[in-house]
Amino acid sequence: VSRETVLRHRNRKGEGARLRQDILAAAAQLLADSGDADALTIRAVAAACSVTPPAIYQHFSDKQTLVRALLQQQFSVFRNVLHEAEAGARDACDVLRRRCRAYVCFGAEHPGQYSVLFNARELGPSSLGIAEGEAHPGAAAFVDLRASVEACLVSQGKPRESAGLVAIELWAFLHGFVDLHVTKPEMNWPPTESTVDAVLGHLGLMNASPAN
Amino acid sequence: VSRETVLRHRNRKGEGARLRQDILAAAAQLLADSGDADALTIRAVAAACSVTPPAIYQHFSDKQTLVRALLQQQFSVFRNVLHEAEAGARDACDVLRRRCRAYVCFGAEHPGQYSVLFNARELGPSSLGIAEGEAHPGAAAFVDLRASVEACLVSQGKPRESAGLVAIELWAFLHGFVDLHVTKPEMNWPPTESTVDAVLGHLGLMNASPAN
DNA sequence: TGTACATCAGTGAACGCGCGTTCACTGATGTAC
DNA sequence: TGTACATCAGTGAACGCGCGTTCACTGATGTAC
Repeated sequence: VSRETVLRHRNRKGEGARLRQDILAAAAQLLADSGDADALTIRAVAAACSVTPPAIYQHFSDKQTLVRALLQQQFSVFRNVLHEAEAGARDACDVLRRRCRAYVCFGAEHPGQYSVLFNARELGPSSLGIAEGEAHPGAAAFVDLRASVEACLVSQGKPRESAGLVAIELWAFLHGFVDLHVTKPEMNWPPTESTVDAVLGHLGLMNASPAN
Repeated sequence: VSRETVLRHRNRKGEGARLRQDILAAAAQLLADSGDADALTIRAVAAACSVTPPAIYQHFSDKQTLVRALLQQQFSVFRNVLHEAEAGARDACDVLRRRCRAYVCFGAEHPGQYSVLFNARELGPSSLGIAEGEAHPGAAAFVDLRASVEACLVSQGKPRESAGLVAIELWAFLHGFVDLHVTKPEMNWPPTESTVDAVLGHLGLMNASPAN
């Protein structure tokens, strides 16, 4: 916990706001290192950026506010990762496949981040203090997925009306696959790429072109 | 928390073992009432069966031991629920469909139990002190699912070799669907029965017979 | 150019809480004589 | 049949821990005159 003895220099007078970024970065690093959303405590975050716990409260009024800010930032990271994974895709179905693979990879490689993004229970939407009509910060991620499914269906001449249901099916699979992978690493799982491809095939979301 | 003032009579001399069953029952009830695996604390369990915390330790050497016992019991309940759901099935595919519907229903109606069964993270297999070669108590549940998938495939003249992969796909969907339902209740989800049926159809696990 | 001062970026100590767990104990109850 | 005693099923108080959060403070730094 004192693994990072970054002899920290106190920020100059007008520059207190820098700590805010440091806090969010340290929180993200904490999730990455521990792989566990429960490790995300005010005290651990403070220690991770070489500051005492009360310093946090100059930038976030309470833990919930910090977690919400972190959530926003991490969802943006997550969406970017999926978007960048599209690069070089041949067609709409290839886009979708790349996104799905990237989704599973992200979850497997960043279980802490993924967990705080999608597994949040007591940190969940309602208890996160998100207002009634307000959108969940992760809603945009699902909208992206749905749009990609729809584009893939349309490109194959299939009805776009089924996109909603198929997107739910696909999301449930992706989420369950990541979650089971992380919570049950002792099982011998089939390769993720081929499993994702198999599901896309079953859902009618793979192109006929055989190129891998 | 003192909602149940069951003026408890201390067990007679040879009958101390009765408390063990009361503890497990109270723990299960606690999961049912709270719907949250985090509510499962030694102190809450003790209070729920009108006993002081140290009394727990006459029957379980520590919390991990209690959770393991509860896990065994709850997995048995879960398997029974799925088995009983088979009653009246017309064929192997109908068996599978009934099991899948029951799976999702169980998860949605008993989020606390489901969570302790399948979401356990820090309570997870490795940290639960399950020995290296030892089977996870939930492994039998997956074996059941796989067998049901295989029977369904065979009944349709499809190769049984694909059962393993298809069972993984199906499990990931079922688990993800339950987990997303529980953690994101504010989303407007499509009806569970038709969604489960749609997935079974996509995976080639539905009979052609149109009867619902 | 020099100095008094307001402000800013944090610190250090403490709070109350619930947790798992321990320890010495108590009072009822069955049993041996 | 009556009594002493060992045992059993718990109790009550306390421990150390990490948590989120609060409060009064301190020392460096930019600014006004």
